[in-house]
Amino acid sequence: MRALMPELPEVETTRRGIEPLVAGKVVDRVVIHNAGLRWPVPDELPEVLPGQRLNSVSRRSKYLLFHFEHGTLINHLGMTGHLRLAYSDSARRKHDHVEIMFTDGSVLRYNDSRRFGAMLWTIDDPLQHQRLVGLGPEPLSPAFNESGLFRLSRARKVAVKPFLMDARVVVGVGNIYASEALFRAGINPACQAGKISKAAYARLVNAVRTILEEAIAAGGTTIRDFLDSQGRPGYFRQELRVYGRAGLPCRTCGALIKQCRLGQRSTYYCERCQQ
DNA sequence: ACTGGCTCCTGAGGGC
DNA sequence: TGCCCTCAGGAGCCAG
Repeated sequence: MRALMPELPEVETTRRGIEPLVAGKVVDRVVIHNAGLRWPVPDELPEVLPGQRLNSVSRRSKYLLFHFEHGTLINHLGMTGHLRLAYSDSARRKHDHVEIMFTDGSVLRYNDSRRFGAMLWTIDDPLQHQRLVGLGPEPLSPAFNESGLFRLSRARKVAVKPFLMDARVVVGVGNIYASEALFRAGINPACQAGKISKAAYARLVNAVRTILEEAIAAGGTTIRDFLDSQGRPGYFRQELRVYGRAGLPCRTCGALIKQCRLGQRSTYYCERCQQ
């Protein structure tokens, strides 16, 4: 298992780490070094942000919402994005694409080697933004439940794993946790979504919740790392049971973990535990 | 309405 | 040591 990409727990860990460090600060200057993220970084940022107070940081799906006095900066970390708070006289690192300098001499730097991430700006309700408005329920909210999954999945022929990763069904379940949750729920990832029972969906909901909550709890232990040290959020050390373990024995039954592709994504499962 | 496939990008890792 | 190839992936987008 290599470095983990930001899934929902990492984004929430980032939010919890960053918010207390930046809330209340006032922007002095914004520098865009490379606007070439998933979509161009809005070039009005250096004009509109200075002078504005950052009130809070919230999260919807894997988007971080930086609530300023007169607008919201919407940030997606993509595959390799991360945020670091540093002192503005410290050296910029390779792939530091956007810098938000505050009046107290600190700077929030957005680093993203693959540039799959995004920085968007809106002066309207961010939850109504084009990127957010169609999203499904938060996995840790009561709106994510077996009844909803069951209803949405009827007549769907798509495999349950890509179904679970569809942000219109539920947000924040990425490739790693999709495999892990299906393993814990004892559901074969290739099974058609429409053929899965309500009872099995109930197990899946519990598995998704448990895994995300454990990862958030584990990730939250090294929040101090946010201030100019490792430059990495506290990536959780939760034990992965199937992801990346092709050919290794299942931790439950000893059968060899299988790997396949579903929806162009690597998928790991135990044939014996997930029928 | 669904479904599968393509795309963006860089870095890691394997083979030779 | 170094080069080249393949793979990895979030999620928007599009064609069938």
